[in-house]
Amino acid sequence: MKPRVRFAPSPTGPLHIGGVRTALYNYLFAKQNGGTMLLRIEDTDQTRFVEGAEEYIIEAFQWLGVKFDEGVGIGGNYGPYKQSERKPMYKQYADQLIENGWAYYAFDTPEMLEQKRKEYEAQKKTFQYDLHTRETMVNSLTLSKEEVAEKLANNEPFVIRFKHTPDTEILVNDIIRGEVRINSNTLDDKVLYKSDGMPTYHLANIVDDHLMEITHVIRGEEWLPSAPLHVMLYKAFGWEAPRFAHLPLLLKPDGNGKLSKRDGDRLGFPVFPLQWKDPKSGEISSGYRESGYLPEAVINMLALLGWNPGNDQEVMSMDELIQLFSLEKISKSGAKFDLEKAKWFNHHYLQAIPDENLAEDFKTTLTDKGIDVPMDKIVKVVGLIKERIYFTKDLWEQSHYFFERPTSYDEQVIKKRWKEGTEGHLKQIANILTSVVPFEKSAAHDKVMDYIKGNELNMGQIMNSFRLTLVGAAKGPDLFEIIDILGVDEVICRMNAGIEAIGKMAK
RNA sequence: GCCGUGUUCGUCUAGCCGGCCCAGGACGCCAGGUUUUCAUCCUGGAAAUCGGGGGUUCGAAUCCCCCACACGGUACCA
Repeated sequence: MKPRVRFAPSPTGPLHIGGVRTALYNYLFAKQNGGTMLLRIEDTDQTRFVEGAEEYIIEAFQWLGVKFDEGVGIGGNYGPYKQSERKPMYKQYADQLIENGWAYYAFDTPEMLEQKRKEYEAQKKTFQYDLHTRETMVNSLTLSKEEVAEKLANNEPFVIRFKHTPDTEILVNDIIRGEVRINSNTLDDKVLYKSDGMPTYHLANIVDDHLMEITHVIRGEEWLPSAPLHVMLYKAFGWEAPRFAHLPLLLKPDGNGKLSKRDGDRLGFPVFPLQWKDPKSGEISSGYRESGYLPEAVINMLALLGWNPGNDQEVMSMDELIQLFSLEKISKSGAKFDLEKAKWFNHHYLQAIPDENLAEDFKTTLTDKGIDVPMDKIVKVVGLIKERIYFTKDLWEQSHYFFERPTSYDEQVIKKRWKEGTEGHLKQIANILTSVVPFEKSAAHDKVMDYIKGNELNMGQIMNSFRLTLVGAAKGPDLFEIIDILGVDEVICRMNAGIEAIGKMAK
């Protein structure tokens, strides 16, 4: 049987990178097995709905190359895929549970529950609505049939709670964690159906997974504690439960605990795939895309946070990941996010992008700075600089001297390299360069080398001084490559300007 | 508090149906090499008494027990 999996986020804000990984694992698993991956929006909590979150989620996966086969924004035979649009169908399932004795009405108001919790807290205990306390509460278990009917007829607010059977061992068979057992006595009677007529996550999730014929539930570890309830719900409905796989959490880079939006702000790295502007506060959270990350790098980095193919291979394309992925090899413990490794992946994948494409991108940056240069020059520069950048946004910093003259000269380098006779030698070198007609970089290189050797000069000293006049610092690729791109006229011009400016500084 | 899950280099991890592991790889770090410089790149190195303590065994990171710590859950949130 082909697996059917789902990613089911709540539209309560931008999609967290941990959620992206969950979706990725679902996707890899589905694709590997020729299965179906669907996107379901779980918007049962109307109070937490955030404008634009749904669109954000869809756009994020588009950018990352995680493709859904079915669901919100795509369609399919199991729709609607948004729980708010499925609202009318949940009540009958809750009713069914009541009829079969698996659930009951509860009329306790939020205020009454709050009061109970306080009472318990005062005795240093924690109140739990469960099989020990439900007999003391206002519900269809303690009220007479008539009373319940009357309350319902009067439209008194109610919730429907699951009724755990006493002293039952519930077994959750998890692909990653093995068998997890829990006694029903410790579980609370979770609300399945809220007083606003919406199901809670637990009910909606199970009903939808069943109706949508989900075969594997791959989700974050934070759901493990409610897995026993879910297992019981399947049992109560008489449905076959899907297989579960609870993923380890993504942890913050320093200290312990779940990776949160705040950690990103604090440590200066994105926690979200795309930039997000909060519609209410206007607060902006950075995204991987806007920070210059390539989707391939984000995918590769994320895939390895909690999973590995079992050998030493670390660089993998989406297709390779699909080939190699397995739920069984997912680790059990949480993984700390590592910014350095993310950068390294980005550098790696950047090298595979054709110069022309990077140049296209870079051209807009240059245009923004009021620099207008021919495309072929940009392509050449990019080709020369590419290997030393980690993000496309580094291009400018690493290559600005190709497009603008130095405005300052590194004083450390002057101190170390600029000597008594430097000026004269540079003038000689300028003459040599002009004598190479037409200009040819290897010929120019040979001639300059001859000059340096013929006069028994210190190569590092002369060449770095030379570089200083062109670049303003002791950095950058091969000097003759730079000269080739700048053109001899520009080079001579910069040399003269440099000699004059540095000559003054050296005194 | 209660329930659950987890614990191998700084980080991600391999190994976990016992011996090939005085623990392997990657990122980062350090050193050397390449280069006229910086970066890249290449080579090498340091880095985990396998959370702690008990067992079992000829032999344990690997099996068993106890403890500690961390994390997650404990909402009419997902």
